Amino acid sequence: MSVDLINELGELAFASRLKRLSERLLKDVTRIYKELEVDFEARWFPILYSLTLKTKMSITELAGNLSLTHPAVNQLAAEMEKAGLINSAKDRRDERRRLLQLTANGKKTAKILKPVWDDIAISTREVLKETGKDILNGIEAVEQNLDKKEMYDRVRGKIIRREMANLTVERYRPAYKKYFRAFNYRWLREYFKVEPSDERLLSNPKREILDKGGEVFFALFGKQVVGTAALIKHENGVLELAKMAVEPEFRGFGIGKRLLERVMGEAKRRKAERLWLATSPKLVAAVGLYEKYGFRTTSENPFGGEGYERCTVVMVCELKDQP
Amino acid sequence: MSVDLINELGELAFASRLKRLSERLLKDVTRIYKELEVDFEARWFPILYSLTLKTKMSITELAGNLSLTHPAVNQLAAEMEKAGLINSAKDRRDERRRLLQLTANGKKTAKILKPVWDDIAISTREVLKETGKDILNGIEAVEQNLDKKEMYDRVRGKIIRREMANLTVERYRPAYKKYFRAFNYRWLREYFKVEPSDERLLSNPKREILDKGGEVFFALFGKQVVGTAALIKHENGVLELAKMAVEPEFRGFGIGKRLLERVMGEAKRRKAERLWLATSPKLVAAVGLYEKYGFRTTSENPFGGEGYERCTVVMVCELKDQP
DNA sequence: AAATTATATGTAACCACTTACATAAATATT
DNA sequence: AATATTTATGTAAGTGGTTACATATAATTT
Repeated sequence: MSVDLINELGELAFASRLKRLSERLLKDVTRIYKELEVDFEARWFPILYSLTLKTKMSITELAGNLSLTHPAVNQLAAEMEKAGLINSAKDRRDERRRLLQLTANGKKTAKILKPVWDDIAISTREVLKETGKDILNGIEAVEQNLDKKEMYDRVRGKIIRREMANLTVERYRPAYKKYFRAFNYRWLREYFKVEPSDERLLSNPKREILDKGGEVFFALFGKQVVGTAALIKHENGVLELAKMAVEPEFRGFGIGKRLLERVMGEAKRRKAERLWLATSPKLVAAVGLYEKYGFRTTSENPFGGEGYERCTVVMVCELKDQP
Repeated sequence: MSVDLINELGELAFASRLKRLSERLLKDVTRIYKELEVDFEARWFPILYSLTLKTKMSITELAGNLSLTHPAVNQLAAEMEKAGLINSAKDRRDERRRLLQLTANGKKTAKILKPVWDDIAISTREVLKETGKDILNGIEAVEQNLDKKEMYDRVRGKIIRREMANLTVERYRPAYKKYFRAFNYRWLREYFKVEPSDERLLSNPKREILDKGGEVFFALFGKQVVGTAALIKHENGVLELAKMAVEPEFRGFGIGKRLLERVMGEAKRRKAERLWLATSPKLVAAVGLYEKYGFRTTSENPFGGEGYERCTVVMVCELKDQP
């Protein structure tokens, strides 16, 4: 009757399966301590063992080493102190820290349990060895892979990529004004600093961009605004791509590309011959994108005196060469 | 600073490690659902998924399939009912059972989440594949090995074997009387039935065995009595090994052997030429042990009429041939 | 030196289960 | 048919952690 869905689900229930196995093993260790009639709880082991290796340790130090939260260590320490296994005293060199150490009784308990711990380790090794697979290193490798990229980011990436079809690029609306400023502020502060010209433009897009014949676009993922880019029309008629920003957690999904395409499309619609931009060589990914879309570095500078400190590179795209 | 003791401890902290990894993965899945802004908790998944596969399921059926306790399923079901994902009704064919099934909303939610579950499964598969190890089958193999012999029994076996040096065999004391009766009753009932002669002997070892020149021995593991065996002296002077019993959880560690050696030693000390016993061919392990110690099946029967129904085999050991 | 920020600890409340117990219905035994 | 046992469910309380918040001390910045 019992189907064991957890087994059947394979990768989808991998976490549940690990949990189940872990609980099964921990329950057995608890049983062993109980049978031995030692006043010792299985969950005290990591702290007791740590304190046999290093005689004095603080709460957070233990928490860090054992992958527990500090309240957990604090509570365990209270139990162990009550059981007479450890005691504690303030660190004289740092009055915040409370140093835990084994009592004579704690050391005795550790000595008594040492052979049992050996038996547990040996038995576990046997069970793992019988499988013929290198499970311990496998688990370690899984952890390392997750260190590189967490499951959350992996799944989220898949979801976003799948739903990129729902990404729309819309024209300026007063409700989006705050995002234009916030998104650009974010990356400006991340890489450079916000200059006075930035402040003027970002705070008054209507007056400074739209009223002068430019446009501001916004990338929307569902209802969420995730990126922005502006087409600025200068007094000499020059069209500039500027203020392109994508929220960090949405970078890497081609949203910048979509914004760039939209700005270029708008410039083409206006029968512009060229689209200009000023950028920094520090922004390697952006420069790469611009080049892919036909922008070339030039020594010309059509922006006159109104440049930015960070913008040491000017690029131009010959729109009439494009389809 | 952080050493990660859990990693360093290898097999000894294997369970903790599994738990940590499981929690890491489950936490990420929770984050994903939260980000999706679906009214859905990660821990509801197994029930929701089960009910997409089989439309009506009872509480215990789910608990069995999901390796959860029935109160857990009951509580989860209550939450899910509140969230409008499932509803329930009594099974008309068995009024005890409450059958759960998805509501329209529950089905909708399952449909919405299906692609996300696929993403989770695919991402997990990728993480596992990147390790180059066959982890999923490895975990399955570990579970199967534990099915064969639990960690508890493995470790306990090691502890007992290591501490067999502390096994002592003592002579009869009134305080041990109850064990003589209890241990023998246990195996007699396990394999046969308690006969009137058993009852007489087991309830009055002093009068029936010791006062007639026999002896009763007890195996002690620390302070715990774990086995017993008697040397009975019959009216015709015949010495019989009888009423040997080892508590089930201490079988397989050589305690029977130690009791047998002690009884044979006592017989030799008394300069007996032969030691007799009556047994059943059903007790294969015991007969094997007797043979190993020099007992041979014989057609003689020195016990006269006072036999037992179960004892169809008589064995004898020529003590004078032994060292 | 004063103010701010970071770190270490403690405590309360919560969480997702579990165990232990109670009850009712079904099934097996006498 | 009456009684005992098993099974299904529900509920209370316990467990072993967590998160969230409060406080004290140390380190850094102004």
